[in-house]
Amino acid sequence: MPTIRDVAKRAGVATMTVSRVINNSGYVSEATRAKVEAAIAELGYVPNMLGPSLRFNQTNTLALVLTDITNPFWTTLARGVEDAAQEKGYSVILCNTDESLKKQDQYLTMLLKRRIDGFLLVPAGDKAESVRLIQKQKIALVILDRNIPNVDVDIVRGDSFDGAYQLTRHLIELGHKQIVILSGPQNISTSVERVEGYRQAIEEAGLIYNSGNVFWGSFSQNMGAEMARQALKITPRPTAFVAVNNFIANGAWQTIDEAGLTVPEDVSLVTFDDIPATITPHPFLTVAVQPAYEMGYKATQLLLARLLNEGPAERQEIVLPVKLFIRQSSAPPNLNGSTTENIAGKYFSSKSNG
Amino acid sequence: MPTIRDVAKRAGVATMTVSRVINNSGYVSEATRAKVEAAIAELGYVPNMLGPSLRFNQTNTLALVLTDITNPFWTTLARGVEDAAQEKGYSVILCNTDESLKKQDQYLTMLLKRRIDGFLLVPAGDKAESVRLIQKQKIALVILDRNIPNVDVDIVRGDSFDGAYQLTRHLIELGHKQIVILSGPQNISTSVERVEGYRQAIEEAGLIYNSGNVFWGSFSQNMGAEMARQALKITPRPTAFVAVNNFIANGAWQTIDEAGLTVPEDVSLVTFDDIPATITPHPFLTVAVQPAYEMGYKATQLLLARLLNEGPAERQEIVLPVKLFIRQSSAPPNLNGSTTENIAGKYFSSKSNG
DNA sequence: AGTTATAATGTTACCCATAACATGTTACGC
DNA sequence: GCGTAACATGTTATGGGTAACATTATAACT
Repeated sequence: MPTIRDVAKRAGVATMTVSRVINNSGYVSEATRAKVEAAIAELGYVPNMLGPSLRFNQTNTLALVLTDITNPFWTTLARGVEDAAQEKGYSVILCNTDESLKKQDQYLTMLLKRRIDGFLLVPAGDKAESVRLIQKQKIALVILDRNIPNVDVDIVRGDSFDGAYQLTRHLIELGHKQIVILSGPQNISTSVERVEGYRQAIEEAGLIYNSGNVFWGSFSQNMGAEMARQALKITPRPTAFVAVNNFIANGAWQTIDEAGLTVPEDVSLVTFDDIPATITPHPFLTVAVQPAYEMGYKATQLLLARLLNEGPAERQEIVLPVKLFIRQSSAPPNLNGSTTENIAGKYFSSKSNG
Repeated sequence: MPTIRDVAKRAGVATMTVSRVINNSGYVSEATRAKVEAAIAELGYVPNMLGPSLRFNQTNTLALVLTDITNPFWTTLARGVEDAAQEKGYSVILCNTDESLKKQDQYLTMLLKRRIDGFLLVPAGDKAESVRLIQKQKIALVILDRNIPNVDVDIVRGDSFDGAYQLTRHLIELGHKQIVILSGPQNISTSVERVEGYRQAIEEAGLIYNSGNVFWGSFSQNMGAEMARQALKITPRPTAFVAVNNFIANGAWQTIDEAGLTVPEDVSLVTFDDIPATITPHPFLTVAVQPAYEMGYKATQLLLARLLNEGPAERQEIVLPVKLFIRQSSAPPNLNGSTTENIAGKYFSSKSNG
């Protein structure tokens, strides 16, 4: 591959002149500019960013480290990150940790070796170690979606507490009294806060908060199915499920089907995190929607402000509001179990046969 | 950030010795190794990859340039890429072009400036220009999913022709005679080949191939909805739709709903590209499934073989088989339009209200 | 003791683009 | 016609790690 020296030689000028042409900096005569541009075109020269990156310790690259790239919630967020980054001329390396601390640390180390300018991290787990690893190197960092206790770091996240509160309250208003929550790992703030929001709504309504109605698992379809299986064993059978994310909800839904029950007649099912209409043309689940794109966008803006030293002095904790969408998966409980009219219109309960 | 020189000074050795410790190369006495490791730990030293990258023109980075990161098909493929890359110590930069040639070229240039080792490209459009841009720089390149005419480049793709053939034949076997295909852009090979597979099935069955039954659009929900709107105006009304990707299918489905029609009673709907059960717990659409993960994985293996000069001499064109999953969205046509028993069991046709 | 192999450590040049500085050229005012 | 400002181009040092080469220390033989 040709270098700036090759171009300079061909154009009969110094490398610095070529550099000036490329970057439109300093003085270059029209004649020289033309010669240089011709040489660049003839050689197909593409500047090598690694030189300046090494020299000035600036790669113009951010890293987005998240936990599950197959979840539309995260890819929507990723688009927000990408757009905000591109506006300022930064590119983004996307890494997928599968909620594994080991994978996360491997990625973080790799990214540090690459001298990434800034990190956007959805932390796997609640350990501050990884954050400290980054902070020790004085690399800009913004935490996404989740809280990590006792760490001085910027955070952009959704209002988990309020979302869960709204979902649970909605169920209570429909008349539900046996409400179960299917949560994620106990060491992840979103799981915990959503359970707290649920608790608040339960207690505020004068219902009894029972830890037996709280299931801790992981943000996966399988675990959602398993937690739902356990939940259905409770007597009296719960009439409503709160899932703390979309994958859990889908797993739970499958379990409900397999048990020969119907949503929402037998069990109401509400959840966090929407699925775009491009993927599910008939949104059925009542959801608390977090502004995923905006979360990514704002977090990236904050990160870029930080690394350009334009950020606010104090640590930021930006909490974005969550919006409730009431759909067909939630309905009043059917206490006697008899056939009632389908309250929420047509719905689906067909088994998968794929 | 500390450099290898800082470590060397602290340990009282030469930088080369530190390098040997880090890379486990050459001879280092146990005592020296201990001193160096202590110094590394004390300083929190992380090697700077940019040095060697610049020196040896090797970044250990691949780029995956695709057209829509929010489509689960592509993120599944991306996981395949990621896994294959990581096995060989490579990382992946993921870029999203939105089917825009302009965005694609911006990304390609940026990636060339970064001296990426290899490209995995899902080309936007059919122009060979972008491919030549990469090939001119002698960077390894594998094209994914799509064909580009008259270019000598490795390709890994699904069997579009056969998938469309299978889908269409399935509809014909159910008794459909008025079958419409909702395709993507006319300059993208998958669109074209899928229409060809459709045509083959139509003609083989002795039906008449009519270009009025072929709609060209884009791989988007909106365009799927629009094409379906046009298709429903045809008289006699088509009894079956073949969508060439999942987003088109969902858009079409919405149109069918809005027209007060039902899938599959009034219109059968079949499509390419599945949506994972994590996202859609009740898969309903009959689909031709391409092995997305495998496609990413194999393409990356080929790419890595190329850049390690271990690849086969000839240009590779790997065509992966497509598998048909028959679900509830396809059923025999209901010619008289009267109410019939729901053939495929329960189904859903509720309107979105999110 | 002397030779040789091998173990252990060090020195230097290199990769590419550009900031900082240096030098040369032209234009213009008085 | 001379001084100064603006224009135009060039030279050099820099950044971090390591291959290639150089040197020194130790061990293993005769």
